[in-house]
Amino acid sequence: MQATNKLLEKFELFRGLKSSELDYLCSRSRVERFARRAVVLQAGSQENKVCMLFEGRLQGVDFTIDGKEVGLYFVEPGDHCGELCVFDLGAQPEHVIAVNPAVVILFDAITVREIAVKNPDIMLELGTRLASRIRQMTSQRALLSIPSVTQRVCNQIWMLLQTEQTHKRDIAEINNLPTHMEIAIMLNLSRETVTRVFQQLQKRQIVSRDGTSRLIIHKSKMLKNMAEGSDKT
Amino acid sequence: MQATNKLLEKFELFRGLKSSELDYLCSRSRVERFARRAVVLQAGSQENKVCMLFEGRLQGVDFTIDGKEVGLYFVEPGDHCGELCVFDLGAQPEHVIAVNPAVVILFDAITVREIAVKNPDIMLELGTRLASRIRQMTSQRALLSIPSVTQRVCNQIWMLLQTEQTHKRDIAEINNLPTHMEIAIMLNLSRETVTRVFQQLQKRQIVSRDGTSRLIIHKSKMLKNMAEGSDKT
DNA sequence: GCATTTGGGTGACTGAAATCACACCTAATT
DNA sequence: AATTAGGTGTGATTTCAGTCACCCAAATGC
Repeated sequence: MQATNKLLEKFELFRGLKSSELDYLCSRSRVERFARRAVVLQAGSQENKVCMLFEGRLQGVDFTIDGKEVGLYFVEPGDHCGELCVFDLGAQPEHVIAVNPAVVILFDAITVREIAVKNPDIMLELGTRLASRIRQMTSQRALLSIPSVTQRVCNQIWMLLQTEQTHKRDIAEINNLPTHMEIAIMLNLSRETVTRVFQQLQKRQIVSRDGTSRLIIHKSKMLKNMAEGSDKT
Repeated sequence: MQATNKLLEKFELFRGLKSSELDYLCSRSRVERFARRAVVLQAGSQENKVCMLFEGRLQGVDFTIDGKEVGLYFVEPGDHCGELCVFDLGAQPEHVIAVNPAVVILFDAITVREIAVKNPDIMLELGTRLASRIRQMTSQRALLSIPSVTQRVCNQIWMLLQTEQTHKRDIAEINNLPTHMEIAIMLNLSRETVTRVFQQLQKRQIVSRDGTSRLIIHKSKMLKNMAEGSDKT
């Protein structure tokens, strides 16, 4: 199925395009549905697809040389991924999988590139996206060097909290809490260790769970303290 | 001191600029010298400087919340760093320090941006640089998840070998071998652990040192095997 | 409705890497 | 020539997160 102008207009990135350009993009687009755990972009693939997420949630993952999974980043609706190849036409470095059932629009990198060279704004926007990926990876990398696992997990929760868009009322909460296993692979920990840290936090009433995928942070100050290691206990 | 057109022409990035544009860049440039360990770019700084390396060697480093140093990437002559802010005008995420005495040319991000919006090629080139940083960070991230420290170190050596430009004759060698400490902070290991792995490799005659900063790889096949863990011993 | 899978919780055990505490070497520096 | 500092080499000790082995609950599939 192809995308429609209406659909593309929902994306920040395409604001300010002429409708003829939107038409062109549509004609070269493909809308696809992916089930949970399905592979959206394959690492090492030369297909050079850019992927705009309309609905659901994606995650970038990689695998070590010995087959261990590595969690890299999440993609939320309205955002996109796979833009690397718009610039360098190289292979996709990491896998992108759907962590929730997803609807995406796929383009060839070449197509996006054509549009981008004609519209410096789009080029700038794509570059900005890469820049923010680098920022995010840099801070995630810093997390990995924290020696205390408790601090590591608390910082990860803190980061997830920052990227949380829905700040309803003034309760701090994370709506799509990754599973313990998913957190573990982001932080180079074992699932059990993550569980134990969460147990600790719940026992001390710093956080609590609401259903399967929501985490409520009751004492965000305290959480921050633990994240920074300024907590004595 | 300001840069000259002649100097700027040495950089791939500025190929194809009109000489009037080069003049403009020169007028807004500053050439600076940095001693070993000096800070070239400060993390969190809003100065928004782009840094072209002419001579020497730089390293991007970050610090964890508890003050531990984290090694991110190296910058070799002809390359540049700090381009993030050309796109998003945000703060510099990581420190850049000189690991060897360095001569660099500094520009304001705004200046580079002006030139880039007029020259899609430069924009594309800058984006490509970001893309390759992401690729490099992704594979470095994968290293960190390897459970065996021997494999981790071997893979790091392997990566350093790949980025080695001077392939004189057919001897595999690394010319600017980072110190054990520097390797340790790149891989989340202690200095002693890195030393012990190197001892192992030297005892098995897989590598040997030549002076302080050169490493010769005698059995690159074997090294690759160990990196992949297909080595039985 | 039942069966299966997935995610979370917990204790016992263990091993591998961090830490500590040195000793040593070499290249600058005085 | 003597001194210092930065980098390396190596043992002894300790600690703490991984692994294994379970169990349980909730969600998902049939």
